[in-house]
Amino acid sequence: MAQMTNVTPLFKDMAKLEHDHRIACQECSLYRLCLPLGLHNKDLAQLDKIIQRSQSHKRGDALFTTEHAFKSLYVVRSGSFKTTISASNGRDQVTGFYFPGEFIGLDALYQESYQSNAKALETSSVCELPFDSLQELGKEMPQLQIQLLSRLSKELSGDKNFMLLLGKKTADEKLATFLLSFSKRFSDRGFSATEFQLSMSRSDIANHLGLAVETVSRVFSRFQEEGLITILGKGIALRDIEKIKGLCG
Amino acid sequence: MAQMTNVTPLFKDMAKLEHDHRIACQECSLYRLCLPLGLHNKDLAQLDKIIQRSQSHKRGDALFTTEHAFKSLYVVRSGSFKTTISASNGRDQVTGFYFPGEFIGLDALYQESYQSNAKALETSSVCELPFDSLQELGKEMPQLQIQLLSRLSKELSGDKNFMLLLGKKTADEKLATFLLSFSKRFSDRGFSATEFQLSMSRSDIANHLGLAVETVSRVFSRFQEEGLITILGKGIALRDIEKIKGLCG
DNA sequence: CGGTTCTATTGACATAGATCATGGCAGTTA
DNA sequence: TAACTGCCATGATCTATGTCAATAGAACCG
Repeated sequence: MAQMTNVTPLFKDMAKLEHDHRIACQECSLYRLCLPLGLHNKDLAQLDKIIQRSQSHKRGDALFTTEHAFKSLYVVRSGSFKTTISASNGRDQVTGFYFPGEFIGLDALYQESYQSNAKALETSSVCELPFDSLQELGKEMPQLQIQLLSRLSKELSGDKNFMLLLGKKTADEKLATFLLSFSKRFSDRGFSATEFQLSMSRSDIANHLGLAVETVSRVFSRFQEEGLITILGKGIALRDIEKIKGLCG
Repeated sequence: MAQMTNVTPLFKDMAKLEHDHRIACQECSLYRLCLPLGLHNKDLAQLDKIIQRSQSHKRGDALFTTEHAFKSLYVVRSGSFKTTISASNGRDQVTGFYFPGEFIGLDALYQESYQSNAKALETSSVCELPFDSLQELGKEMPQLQIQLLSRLSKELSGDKNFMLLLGKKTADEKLATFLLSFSKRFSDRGFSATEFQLSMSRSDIANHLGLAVETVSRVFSRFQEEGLITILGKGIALRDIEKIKGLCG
């Protein structure tokens, strides 16, 4: 539990990357999870050339907003981001959380304009893929296009499942599903599936799941009383994954 | 109002297509809205060759389910479809309604397996795009890949907006948004933006919007009392679009 | 055509979760 | 180290919408 209260960045390997902006796709520890998967070495080298590796973004920094001109897609390299869209009356919806290896901005392709706002949840960095270059490259590299399609399709599929959560699940089910989704994503990245730090506030979680902050607090507290989880601020330990799975609906 | 009670298919032009399965993309009245947009004639002819134009599907027929092996993407030619996903406990979520020119099955690409079930809401027909052929063709036709990406991105963007609806909107706002979305889609297809037939049941609408059937009935009735709409069974006439827009939140 | 079944409407009532209100705690600034 | 600020937890209350029930139309079928 000690490491849960520790403030080092969530993804320690990634933290190293933050300090070496030059690291190429070939040597990147995210390779397995990332866009280049399946590309030949020659193609990979070409892709590598167009990628711009950013300085790190601080907590709260906008990666882009709907006001910015569309220029690039982004892949998270370290840290985490949230995306939001706004209704006319000022209400916001958190439409997603993004971890290393995941794409941000795919919903912008259609109109070549950002449809959402992306904000860093902690000190984070990204690989920037200028869309023009990407499109040029895609013309000569069908495999790259296929990868892109696949990424889009994956996000689409995830969003459809999220509709089920928003439309049909109870508060308990929403939070159980949320916790397991994070557990899966952490473990896919080589981190503990049972102990992790949530980089977002309770209010971001609540907003994303279509709940009030108070409800999130209460359900977390109850889950803890029932021995399902242990909470320590932003740290979460899953104590009974099977029971949590049973709660997902 | 008379035509609203009339039972002829929703998209009359499309109804013609149903009876001529051979009509090529070039002559199709959906061209403007459909995948081939922007392709050169030569490319279009090639695409045309791989498209399989189906016999019509009856109301309730499954186009595919998660049980079927993934083989093709589909574009609606006439009529309409709904897609659903199921939670483990039997609850369903209607994840979308699909009209002529719209793609079904894009969320299957990622795992090359259908992630949802697609069902005809009325007598309908589709163009079937065998995925293998499409992928082959895509290798030589970057413009086709770009179109596909664009379609996926559009659906993704729509789904993000739908999250806002499910997560943040009241019953009134949900239904107002729903009505306007349909109005837009009908008018994009050359039909009245203010009078149309809903091909789906109240229960499908309710399910899609995360509401109970009874709530849908009540809100529709109230909207009618308030002079916003006129209802006649499945027929809807929008009487005050501006006011409805104001209700969308 | 009459009966059966499915779908929609409407009313009465119940409740999950929102809202309001308070207090504590952790992180930040001076 | 105090004072300030934002975040989180918890209790009390309220309400939008769900659930249950009864009825009425539509659509369907032999």
